[in-house]
Amino acid sequence: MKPSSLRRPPASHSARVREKRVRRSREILHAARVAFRERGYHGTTLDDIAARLGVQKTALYHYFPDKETILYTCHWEALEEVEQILGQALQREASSAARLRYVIKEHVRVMTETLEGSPLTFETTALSPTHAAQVIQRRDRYENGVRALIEQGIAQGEFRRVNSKIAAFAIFGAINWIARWYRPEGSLHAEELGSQFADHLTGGLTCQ
Amino acid sequence: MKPSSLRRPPASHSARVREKRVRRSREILHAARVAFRERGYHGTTLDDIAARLGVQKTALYHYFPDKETILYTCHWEALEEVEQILGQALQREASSAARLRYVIKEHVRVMTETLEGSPLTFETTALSPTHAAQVIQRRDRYENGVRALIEQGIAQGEFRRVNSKIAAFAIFGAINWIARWYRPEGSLHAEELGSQFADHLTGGLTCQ
DNA sequence: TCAAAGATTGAACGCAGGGTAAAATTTCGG
DNA sequence: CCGAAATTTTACCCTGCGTTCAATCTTTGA
Repeated sequence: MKPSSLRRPPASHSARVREKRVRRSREILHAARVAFRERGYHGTTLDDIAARLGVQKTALYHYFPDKETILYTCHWEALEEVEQILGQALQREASSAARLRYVIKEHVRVMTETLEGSPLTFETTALSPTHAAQVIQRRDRYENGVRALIEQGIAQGEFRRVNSKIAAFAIFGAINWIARWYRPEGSLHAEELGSQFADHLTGGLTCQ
Repeated sequence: MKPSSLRRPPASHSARVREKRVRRSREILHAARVAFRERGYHGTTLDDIAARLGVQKTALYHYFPDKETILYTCHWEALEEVEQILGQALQREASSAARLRYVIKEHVRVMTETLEGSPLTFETTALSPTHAAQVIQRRDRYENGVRALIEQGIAQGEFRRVNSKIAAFAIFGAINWIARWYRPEGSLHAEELGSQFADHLTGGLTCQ
């Protein structure tokens, strides 16, 4: 389940060293996420990412074989994150409406809190064919999960008889778009954002 | 009101020539929109755009001074398009709910029909400072118009007391995201898309 | 304290891709 | 059908950026 293309640590001895390496990898990925979100993949240079860590770009090659793999890993971890949400929703909530609300709220949280979700908005066209296939497959699995949730809601009479594909796209669009405008320093608070999104995207705007 | 940075036609004589030039400019902009939408601004090369027109990249320089201006013009015309929608909504519809529905439906149409709306999803960070300022100002005007619509709806008791900024972002996100997945050849029809989006983003999913 | 492993750097390479200039071709108006 | 204007092409320049590699600095563990 781990991204196979992380540069393999050459049979290191101590766990401490390995740990440090992992920490550094995370730092790189975080810097990359910030940069990619602001400038896009092609608009971001390895210097950009390295500069955020106060290091030369060549240092990055100790952790990732190339730029594209950094992008891929960002994608992969984001998918890991949101997939968990879906599982939790099914476990913790009973009604379809409550489950969908949970997914939206948590997805928004992942989006705003650590930026972990923003890779979902990166263009998959920049990935290598192999990586793209993996990412798209996994992303589809998540999307299908949410669609299934909507369809259950319809079957049980909780939701109107909508096209679940379109409904899911509307929800993901609203959430993913957050990466384009949300800034932690801004006036909008993540808390409010999550719950209002959940309300709006399930219950709508109009008064009942 | 026209983008001032189109390469100025050298005092041409016939109107016919001028017309042809405009037509060609439009073709270039269309090819650029398609390419930008697929690969992003930085991921698109001038060769890409030119190839779609069966021409060498240098031919483009007869119509636009540089790549960035092509992007800017895409943005500018998209804004022109959606601003009209807002005006029409105020004119044709009476209630806030109906107006908002109209805006969403038409915005979706512009998004799917000619791709005219997709530039709104291009990263403004790639624009030059001057161009970025213009685009952002105009985009804000549109967004504020929609926010005002929502606030009116709240004031008149049609909408719930939401944060209009967040609500507007949710709506724009859902719509703008269309550029990421919609393909004219696909199974989803634009008609259905527009009306379901309008329903979903105003009335929600849950049964009343 | 020291040797080995790990992390980072600096210099350099190669090439993709934006941009320029002048020549070649096509279109237009009379 | 001709000359001028408009358009496109051919050839080229050059910077930016991904990547490689050997050298250097740092950390680790005994």
